[in-house]
Amino acid sequence: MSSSSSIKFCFNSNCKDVLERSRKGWRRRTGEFADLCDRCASAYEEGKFCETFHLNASGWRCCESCGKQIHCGCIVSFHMFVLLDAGGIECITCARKSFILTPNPAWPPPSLFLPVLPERIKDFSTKNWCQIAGSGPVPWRQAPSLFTSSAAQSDFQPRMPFDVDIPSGIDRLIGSERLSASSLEKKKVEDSSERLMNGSLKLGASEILENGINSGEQASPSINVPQKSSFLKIDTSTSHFGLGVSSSSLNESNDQTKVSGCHAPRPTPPPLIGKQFCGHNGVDSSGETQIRNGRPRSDARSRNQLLPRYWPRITDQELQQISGNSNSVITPLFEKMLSASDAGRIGRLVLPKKCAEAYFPPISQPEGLPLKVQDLKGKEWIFQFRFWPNNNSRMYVLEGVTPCIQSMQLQAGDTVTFSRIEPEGKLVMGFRKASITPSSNQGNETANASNGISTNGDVSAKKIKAGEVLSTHQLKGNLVSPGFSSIDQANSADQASPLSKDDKSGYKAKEVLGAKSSFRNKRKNSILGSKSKRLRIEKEDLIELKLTWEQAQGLLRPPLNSVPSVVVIEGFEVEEYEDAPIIGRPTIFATDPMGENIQWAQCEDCFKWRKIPADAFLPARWTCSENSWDPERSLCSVAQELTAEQLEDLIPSSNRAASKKMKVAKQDPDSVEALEGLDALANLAIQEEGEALPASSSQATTKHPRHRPGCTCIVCIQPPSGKGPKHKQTCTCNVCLTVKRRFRTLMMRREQKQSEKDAETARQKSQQHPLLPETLLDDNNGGSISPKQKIPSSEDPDDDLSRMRPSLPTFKGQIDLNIQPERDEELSPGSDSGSMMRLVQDATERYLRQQRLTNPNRNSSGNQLQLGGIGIGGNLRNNVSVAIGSSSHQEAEAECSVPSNSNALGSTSAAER
DNA sequence: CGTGAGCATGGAT
DNA sequence: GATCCATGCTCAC
Repeated sequence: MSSSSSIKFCFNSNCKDVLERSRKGWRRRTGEFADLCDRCASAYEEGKFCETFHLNASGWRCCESCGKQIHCGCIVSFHMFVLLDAGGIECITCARKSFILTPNPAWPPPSLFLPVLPERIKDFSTKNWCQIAGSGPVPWRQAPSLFTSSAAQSDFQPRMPFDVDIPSGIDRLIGSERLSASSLEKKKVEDSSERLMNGSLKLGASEILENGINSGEQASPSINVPQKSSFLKIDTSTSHFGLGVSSSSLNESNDQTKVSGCHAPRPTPPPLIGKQFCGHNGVDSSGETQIRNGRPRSDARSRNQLLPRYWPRITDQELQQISGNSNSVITPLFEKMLSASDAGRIGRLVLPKKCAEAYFPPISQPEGLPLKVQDLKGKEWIFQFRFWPNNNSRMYVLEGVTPCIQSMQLQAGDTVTFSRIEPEGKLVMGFRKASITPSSNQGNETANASNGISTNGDVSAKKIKAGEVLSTHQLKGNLVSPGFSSIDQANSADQASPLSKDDKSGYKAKEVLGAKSSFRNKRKNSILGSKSKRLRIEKEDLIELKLTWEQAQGLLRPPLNSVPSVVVIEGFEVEEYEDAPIIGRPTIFATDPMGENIQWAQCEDCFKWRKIPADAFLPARWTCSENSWDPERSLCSVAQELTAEQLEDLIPSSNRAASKKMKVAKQDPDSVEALEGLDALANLAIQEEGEALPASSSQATTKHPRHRPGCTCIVCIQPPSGKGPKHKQTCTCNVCLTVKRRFRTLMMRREQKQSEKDAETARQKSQQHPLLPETLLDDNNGGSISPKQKIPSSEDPDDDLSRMRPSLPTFKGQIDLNIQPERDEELSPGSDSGSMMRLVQDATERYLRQQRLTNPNRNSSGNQLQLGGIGIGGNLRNNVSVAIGSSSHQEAEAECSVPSNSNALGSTSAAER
């Protein structure tokens, strides 16, 4: 933090109160947060900081659009406005209504299209701002001279927003919408400023501010001709990307830093030489006379309406990776999450049409052109860029990408990014593994503590309609792309959130916690899009950890004062909310010595557990500093209340599962690799066979973290392990069916993995798994079970149980059917009674037989075995996977998607059945 | 028969 | 309803 001394003062210079406890304010350029006293922090959180503390200070300006007064004189308000090219400011709210895409060097001079721009767009052409890569809104100084520098090419080059939710709507908010710097928005924008300050552009916020402020310039709202802005005398070529900006690095020493003089534009054409509006926002500058290489484009309309899912979200790190040490300027063009077919052997990468037309050379023949693309290692690949006629349109593909994709070790769900290195104009293909969390954004994952909503809104309930549960890739994808757009595009327009205006860009914020909020709109899919449903299903490998729907529900929390109802969807109980569920930080419900219900929540930063009220809702990211309930423990440095033993007893689920994993790992290192997600479930069950489960495990609550009185989801109706009525082997309740299915799936996975090993490895493995049934370990040994044996349908549990069980002599472990099926650590064979293990055995056995029967030499890579939905049931609705980033940060980015149809599970269902 | 190119289809937006 | 696009399908090789 800001002080190294023992006494801290409020960072607010107007306050300077001694901090008894500090609260985080805005992030400073050092990356640290400003330590604020409670009062200031509250003011800050409420967006009143400037009003409170700078009322009499200079630097107040009016939003050019709505007239709202914004204090532009301090770093705190940096995120509240953007500077307009033509001068003046626009509050972020209005700015969100529109964004400008940075132009492509290949674009025509603005004069080519400006004249035909609608009035509104014209206005924007001069007033808007662009994004610095990975950064927040940064004033963009247009350099008129540059507009003519590369008019030869006229390809569209929409400049996409990066991390910050930049609404693409052109419609401005005319009214005087108050810039309510809600925490949500605040955080969001802060991210941008943060990145701006911390990384890409070494330009202090205040520099921007100062320049914007001091310009004293009033915007001319309707200037049609781009003009050089008088503020921000920063070389465009360096300012619009996160890299190669060293020359524009400015004094970061303090907030008073001024922009270092007025530079002339560099001679080299900067990437930004024009402006474009983009987004599926209704802005359609395409109707304009866009030309490409001098000829009219056939589908100009689409070019500036790239779907957000294709917006490049290249992080600083990635940019750095791309640029290496060079001073090249990287222009992120677009990105695409690989579909199964993209990553498949066909070697065809389907290109989003608009991206293809915007960024790749024009092709008129289906044969297309060879396209040279460089990868991150500098290796050049040549792909065939071509198209197929499709309906009345085209379908663009890159052919021959398989080697490249393989060399990058990409698979479906990973994202490839396309960028261009300037000034060479080389295409660079980068990638982002699905499970990797861009660490540069980690800090941006700030959640809004005040409302319990993660500002990484994509992750949160915004994607979820009442009653729907996150599905794998929505969670995942959003996690993968933190900081990009946290603003929901799926929310209804009548959200109470200040950001919820229905800009057509699809970015809307949501005050999920507010009881008023509800998902009335039809759920839309996340960036990943519904198109990926198969991917969701088949590409489990992308998913580091899968959560079942119950686990997902554990992450979801009902809005305040809301008790979920439980509906049965395709046989599985799903909690349903009238209001939007919230992605909350999982907590442990417990009872304190006084008998009061409490929760234990773990700090994101220090991982200490803090006691919070039972009715408290935490955002997905929560830290000690947000522990307003216990000020004494609002610092990470303060010791944890719980002893290790207490904690051990408390932690019911995944946390302890991890420790068990470790335990298992000790026993059998080879098995660890499989110990992901549900593998752990089975492995634990197997590995711990015969191992007495500590009685304390039964202390684990059967209530998922979000349990509320009256909840009858299958988690909650399950008694703790060993308690309550036992499920019979023939039980066909959801739980039993679910567990069976899951284990079957699990075993399929296991076997699949096994089959990928050579015989020797398999033998070794089998030796190392003395407790594992041979049938599970030895893929090659199909003889132990008669291939003729009928493979019963899992739909027929009775059949399963009665018939299959006797054939499983080696499976001594038991899975307690009377435990929560989703709690891996509780699925210990040591728990009493359960016949679930037998169920699982049955299922597993049957599956193995089936596999041998149907495909003795099965190729383990077959999609049929790629079970994406390990979760309960064949209902994707109920499956959630969370990509746990490999970074040290535990906070993963995720994307959640909710399939709208029950078919979504596709092959998983089939496989599981 | 396997593979891949090209087109068709249909779900999602 | 139009469009996109992931993937299925067909057929030639």
